[in-house]
Parts: sequence; structure tokens; C-alpha cells
Amino acid sequence: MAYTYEYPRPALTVDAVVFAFDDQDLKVLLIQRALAPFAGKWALPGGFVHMDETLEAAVRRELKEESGLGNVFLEQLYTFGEPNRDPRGRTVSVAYYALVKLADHQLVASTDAKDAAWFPLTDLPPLAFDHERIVKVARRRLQGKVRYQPIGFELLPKKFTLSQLQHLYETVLERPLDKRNFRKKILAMGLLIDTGEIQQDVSHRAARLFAFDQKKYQALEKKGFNFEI
Amino acid sequence: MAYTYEYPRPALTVDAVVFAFDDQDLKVLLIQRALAPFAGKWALPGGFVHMDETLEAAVRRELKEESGLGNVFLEQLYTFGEPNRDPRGRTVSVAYYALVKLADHQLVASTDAKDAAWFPLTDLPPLAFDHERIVKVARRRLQGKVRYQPIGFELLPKKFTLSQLQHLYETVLERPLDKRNFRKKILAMGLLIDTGEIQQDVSHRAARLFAFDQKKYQALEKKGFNFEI
DNA sequence: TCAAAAGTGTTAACCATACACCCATGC
DNA sequence: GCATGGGTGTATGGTTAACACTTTTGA
Repeated sequence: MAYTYEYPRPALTVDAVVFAFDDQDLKVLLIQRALAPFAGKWALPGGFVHMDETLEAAVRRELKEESGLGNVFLEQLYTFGEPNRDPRGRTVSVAYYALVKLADHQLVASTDAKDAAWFPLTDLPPLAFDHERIVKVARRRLQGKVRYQPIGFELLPKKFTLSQLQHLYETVLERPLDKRNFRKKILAMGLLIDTGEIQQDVSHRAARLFAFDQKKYQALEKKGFNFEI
Repeated sequence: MAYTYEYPRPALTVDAVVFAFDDQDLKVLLIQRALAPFAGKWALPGGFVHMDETLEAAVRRELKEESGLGNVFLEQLYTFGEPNRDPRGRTVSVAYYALVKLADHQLVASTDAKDAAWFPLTDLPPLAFDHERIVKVARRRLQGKVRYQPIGFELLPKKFTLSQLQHLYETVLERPLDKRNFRKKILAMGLLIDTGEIQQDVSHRAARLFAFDQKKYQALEKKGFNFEI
């Protein structure tokens, strides 16, 4: 079967930069390509957009197929359309970035023959296509957005300690934060719920576990409140 | 001539939300469509992406063809890909927003049989396709971006008064600003050059004309300076 | 001389920053 | 008892916000 058009059309793909945080550093999900071009190379998860699905649906489908990930935070990043970014011919890619809670999605199972794995953001292998550039843009966006939108919580388990949260911010922003000032500020917003629970199985004083109060945030947001770190 | 592919492909277009400021309010450039669908309706300038041009080049070409505008500030906004946004069939549109200095581009001459005109952002006619939504997204982006990037100057003539600048910010942000605090803050940044000139032909005390110091901004930016209103 | 907008400082409240020690727990 | 991270308050400097009158100019 074939499809014919009066004028030529670029191919349309989606790609995703999936971030996760393991209490040490930021990770990015990569897929090892089985086919040419760039066979054997690592690349961002992604693929062609079907005719009847939204762009976001296409990303979610590809993430599911290639890595088993479902139900993640997803936001459009940028559309890359340089004429020569794909050696097979003109291909425009709408890139998204995703944030996942590592604990919820420990297993990355690949449906295809491809391999999927987490890599530290600071130590990625060479990537296929212009994917290095896409990762760079995503990193910058995350860095900018984390400061004035409460998206950091998407990278932590539902219940987390203040130290985990601080460490996440320090990692994303690439600078140290003062412990007392950080706690003061974040607690003053009143958006964290003290679950009453504490850490288990740690070999030192156990920290309290907090949860982000999504509902309260949405209510405050409507009233003009601005989250800011 | 026809083009055939193994799998179906969406059509790919670009659209632009072009903003201008006339010392009263924000304007948006619209084109009256000559052809179906939506013949006679107003729409954003835009059109199909050619196979050998970048997305940005496509926007610039369309702006030139449809309105005569050249050499404008342009930034990618968002990509709209709902399956039914175009009645002719699946069409994905990469939207950009542009900022132009009205004075530099007073004339909007249309090459096609189409009509081009400026409309107040707050009083747009019904638009074709999902262009109302695109304008809304662009307005929000402009509102957010103007506060921490010196893009407001793209909407003013090269030489402007502090009142013009303040009025622009008040219009974009939709809230009044204190005159003394505004001047103090903006002058403290040291990014405005006093041209030594003053307004001409005004029936009251003439204001000094300032210019934005692009070079100094770029130098400061590299050293970690953050513009902020 | 009137109308219209330009230009100009001070004070008080708030917010960001810097900084060091004791506490609880498991080994 | 020691190693590890948890938890806590204050003082200072800087930033923002509120606020009203005089000056210049052309009509």
C-alpha cells in the first residue's frame, strides 16, 4: 500500500527526553537502535506519528512500546526540523520531555529487540541523529522550569524527605543550596503535607516523609500564587 | 507530479503570531483567507513547509510573501497537532511568534490576493482553524517571557521614552506599574543608553529618548546576569 | 494660564542570605 | 561511642512597594 500527495511532505516523528532521579544524579532513558541508520547506537525513544493520534499520544505510545513506561509527566519541548537531521530524508521531530518517578517504573522492558537503559545525564554515550542537541535543550528547559513550577516532585517518590528534595534541586540547578533556608522557604509555601511517617531502614536518624499537596497547589495557582525556589 | 510514500504523512505547516505595539495596545497581524477552507475568514499568516528549508526559514518566507514583513524577532512557540485541526486532513503546524517594531514596517503589502491587517489583541475577529488557541498560547508566552528577557524592546522603535517602555510593560502584563519604581529599576540595570535626544512635536514637556544596549546585555548575560522586570 | 506628561527620593516592610550546633539512630 | 545525616533560629543587607509634588512645554 502506498500514499500519494501532490506536494512532497516531510516525515513526522516524536522523540522524548525522559528524566529520572535516583538520589544521586539525573538519568536519561536511551534506546539502543536495532536498525539503520545508526544501528547499534543509542538514541532517544521515539518514532513516527500515526495519522489518527495526537502528538502527545504518539509519544506515550512509543514510550510504552519501547520501554514499558506509562503514565508519566509529559510536556512538549521543541520541534526540530533542520533539513538534514535524518539521513533517510527530511524528517521533522516534535520533541517532548518526560519526568518519571524511578521507583514506580523500576523495570524497563523493551517490546522490540531494542535495549533500553538509564544513563547519567552528565555521562551520555554518543547519540544518533541530533539527539545530543535535543537532550541539551531539554536539560536547559528542566533547569529553567523547575524553579518556577513544582515539577521537581514528578521525579521523586510520592513520599520524600526534605533532603531528597533539596538534593534534587541541587542536582538540577547545579549549585548548592543552604539547608536551613531551603527548608524555611519550601515549608513556608505550605504545599508539603507531613505524612507523619518516617524513613525506614536508614543507619542514622530517620527523616520525616512529606508529600506534595497537588490540590492545594492548583487552588493557590488559580488565585495568582507563583511557586518559586 | 506526485509524491508517494509507504506510510501516510501529515501535512506540515508553519504559522506565526506577529505582535506589534502602537503605544495604545498590542496588535496581531492577520491575513484574510482567499481560498477554502475558511475563505473570507481571518487567519494567522503561515503556510506549507518546503522540503529544503528550515522551519524558521519557512515562517520568514511566508511572512514576507503574505505581508511584506522581513527581519523580525522570531521564536518557536509550540507545535499543534490535533488530528482534526484542519478539515482538509491531518495537518501539523509549528507555530512561531514574532515581535515587530511597527514604525519600521508601517506598510503591510500582500503579494497574494489576500488582505493583511493589524487587529487589537483584545478584539480579534473570529479566526480560522484553531488559530484562536494559538494566539492565546502566544499571548501567555509573551507575558511570561517579557519579564525575564529583554524582548520588549523588539516592539518599540530604536529610540523610545521611559513612558513608552512602561506603557508597553503595563499592556503586556495587564497591570499598572509604579512610575518611580519602574524607572529606578530599569535604569539601575544600566542597559539603556541615553541618546541625548528628546521627543519632537509633543504638546507637553518632551521626554528623553533612550536606546537598549544590546551589546552590553549580551556581555552581562554571559557573566550570569539575569534581566528581570 | 492651563493641560499634559516628565521627572524625581524617602521610608517601611519584606525577603534573601549567611552561618553552627545539637539530636536521633544504627552499627 | 562514633559516624551519619536530621533538624533548628537569628541577624544583616538588600530589594520591593508605597507614595505626591514640581518642572517643562505647547496650545
